[in-house]
Amino acid sequence: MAIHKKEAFSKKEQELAAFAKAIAHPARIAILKILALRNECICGEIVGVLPLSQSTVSQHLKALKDAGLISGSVDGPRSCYCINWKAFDKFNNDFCSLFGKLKKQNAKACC
Amino acid sequence: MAIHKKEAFSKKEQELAAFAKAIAHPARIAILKILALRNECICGEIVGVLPLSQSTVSQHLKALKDAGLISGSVDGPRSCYCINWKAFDKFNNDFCSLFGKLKKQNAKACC
DNA sequence: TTATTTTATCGTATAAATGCGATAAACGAT
DNA sequence: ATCGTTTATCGCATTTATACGATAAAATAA
Repeated sequence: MAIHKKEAFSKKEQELAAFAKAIAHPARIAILKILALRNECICGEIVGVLPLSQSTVSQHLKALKDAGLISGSVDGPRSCYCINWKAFDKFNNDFCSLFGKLKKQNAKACC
Repeated sequence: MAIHKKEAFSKKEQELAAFAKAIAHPARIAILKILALRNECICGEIVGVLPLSQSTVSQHLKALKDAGLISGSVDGPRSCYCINWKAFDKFNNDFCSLFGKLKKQNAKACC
């Protein structure tokens, strides 16, 4: 019991779900917003802004990086992060190709 | 410890995260796809298509309904579900207003 | 070399999600 | 009224996520 059956679904569905999961937390959205505004950012600045500990912020950054939404490079004792806009474009395309087109076909709702 | 600090973030961030969380599972994306294609659907049809038990599908439907992505109405012994397109529009607007506009300002990435 | 600074990782505790069987609830059919 | 069908909910087990302190790792500064 309690086996996760993600692999039983299509790759597109898994990819969309993975992206959504990456942004499915206010802290990670806040981090992305900071990165988008500043175009680049070191971990310490994010820690200073968010109401979370350094280790927790680092975990969220790792989650975003693992999902491919951001990229990071080491800069001396610091780590510089910035948004991977390609991932956002891909998500937008996939999301709209799934639901945007379908919406036009079926305008009315039954309930 | 291990207190979830969602309330420490802005309402917009929480709403975006909540929507993302609702679609952060392949099964729920598959359900939404079915609903979008058929424009309406009863629970049993979804159970017949997905590789999940009836109770699990019902839970996913409840999650989507609680998040406001779908609406349901009782139809005799059945339950009819369909997509709430307004929620999708809102998500698209919020998502693009957060990241779409910012992208144009900062085209280049540092790392 | 020895601190200091900055970030990542480990360990741990708690909360939430996932999945299913069993059962209840609601309605139609007989 | 009874039975069958359909869906929702409960209970439980397992997995995953969240959060933090403590510590390790890496580079700079002294």
